[in-house]
Parts: sequence; structure tokens; C-alpha cells
Amino acid sequence: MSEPIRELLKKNHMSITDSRLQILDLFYQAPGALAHADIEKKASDKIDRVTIYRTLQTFEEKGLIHTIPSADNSVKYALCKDHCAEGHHHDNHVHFVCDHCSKTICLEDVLVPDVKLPNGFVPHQSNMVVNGLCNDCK
Amino acid sequence: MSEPIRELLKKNHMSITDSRLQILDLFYQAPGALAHADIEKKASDKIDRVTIYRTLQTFEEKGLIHTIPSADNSVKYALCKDHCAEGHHHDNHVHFVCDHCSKTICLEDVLVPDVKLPNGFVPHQSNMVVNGLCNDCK
DNA sequence: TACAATTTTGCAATGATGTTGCAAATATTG
DNA sequence: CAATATTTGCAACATCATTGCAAAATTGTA
Repeated sequence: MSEPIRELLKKNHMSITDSRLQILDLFYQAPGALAHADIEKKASDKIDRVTIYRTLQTFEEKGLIHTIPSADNSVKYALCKDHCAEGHHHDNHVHFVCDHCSKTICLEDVLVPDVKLPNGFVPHQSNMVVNGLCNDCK
Repeated sequence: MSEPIRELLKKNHMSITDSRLQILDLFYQAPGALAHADIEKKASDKIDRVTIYRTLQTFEEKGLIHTIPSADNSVKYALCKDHCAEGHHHDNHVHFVCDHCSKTICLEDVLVPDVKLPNGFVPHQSNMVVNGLCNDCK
């Protein structure tokens, strides 16, 4: 288990535990975003479901990962590439979900465009998810 | 229960039943999108949970309603203003979720902008959800 | 290094949420 | 109005998520 991961935890004032190291490692190795179920399956030492829930929640609060919305009720999580401030994410990039392999990918370089809202609406944050074929499945 | 609603069902080749009339009516009266739980609460005659699930599914297949993605794992449904073809929706408008009253609103007139994807990615459909303050809560 | 304080984990119990099969009830067709 | 087709409601079940609490692990400090 690599040193940078420990550092990341330390930097964010979190205790270093096996579960956290393992789950963070999974995120670094994963080709795309991970759902709770993915982590449950892939974790080498089996980690309790509850621990996974709590770890994901903690990671999100600390700004290590962010959630990706989806139309089908399945929340996925992905690493925040830039360090997000605690509580304040700025993952304003577009997410891509492949209709074929169903991978979810952060398009870090594609920013969510601004839209002009009707009078009286004050935007705060925008999310955009594009479905289609990814570069592996095209 | 108004006549236009019966017509809508008839036009889409669906049997006219109390549950369907009631649920459609709720959508017409609602200020924003509805989740399964909302319908369960608001239905005057209590409708069985299962019936609600099946009705929402049927409505979606017939193109009467569409789903709205959200970051927090709670699918909501809203009326398709334009008549969507069966199976083929074209609800390519932006959705707005109020951070204060948590209403979900279809911004029918705000279209989801196109974005330029990296090479190899073929877009198929786009969804955009904006959070912030709605015109009632600003 | 060892010890006390704090944090995290795992288990059990519970609660929501969603699905399926099937018989009874309702709607449609002629 | 009767025959057929569709829909509903119930029960059972599966999945997903949350909470309390005691045991285990981690951290800070001497």
C-alpha cells in the first residue's frame, strides 16, 4: 500500500486505517467511478458494508471524493483530482456514463457550461452527465 | 377528476383506472417534480405502493413523464410537456433543484447545452441539474 | 514504548426502498 | 351483458441504507 495514500489521509486529518487505505487505493486503481457495491466486491480483505458507507461519507465530507448523479438511482463516487476544500467541492466537470460498458468517467477537462436561468433563479452548482459510448467501446 | 386527463390516458392507449387518474392529477397540480414517496403521501385514496411503482413505470414507458437525475439517490418524475414518443423522450431541458425548499423544477425553456467531448467519446444524451435558490426562495 | 483517550470497526437490529407471483377486482371489447 | 384482457392489492422477498453499542485499532503523550 503506497505512501502517497497515507499522506493524503494524514493531510486531511483522518486516522490511517486499513479500510481507508484499501478503499482509497481502489479509487486510485479504478478506471472510473465506483459505487458502494463495487467497493464491496473488489476489496481484497472483506470490509463490512457499514464501514464502507461510513468511509465514503467521511471521504466526501473531507473533499477526497465527490458523488456523481445518475438517472437510475445509483450513486457513484470518484476522486477529486484537485483538492477540494472540506465541505466545498469544486468538481465542476462533466461526467460521462458509457451505455455499453457502463463505466462512469470524470472528464476533468470538460467544464460544465453556464446556462442562463429564468428570472429569479440563483444558481449555486451545476451537474452534467452525458451518456453515450466511451473511447473504449466506440 | 378532469376530462383532459382521461383523454391523455386514452390517447396513449392506456386503460383508465382510478389510480392512474389520481396520480396523473397529482402531477398536474404539483409545483414541481414528484418522488414515489410524495405520491404515496399525497394520494387521497391510499394507493398501494406497488401500484405506484408500476404506474410510474408505465407512464414513463408511454412518455407521459420523465425521470430527473439527482446526486442524492432520489429519483423524481415530472410531466413531459411536449408529448414524448413512446420510448423516445426528448426532455432535453435543464432541471433545477432548490437548496432551500428542495423543489425540483423543469426549466422547459432552458436547453442542455452541447459540450465538446474528448476524442473517442460519442454522446448520446445529456442531463443537466442546477442547484440553487428558486424564484420563490430567493 | 506503554498507556489513556479518542476514533473507527463490525455486528445486530431496524427501516426504507424496490421487485415478483398470483388471485381478485376492474376495465375494455364486441 | 358476457368474455377477454388488464390492473390492482396482498404477501413474500430481496436489496440498500442507517443507528446503537461494545470491541478493536489508532493517536497523542508521557
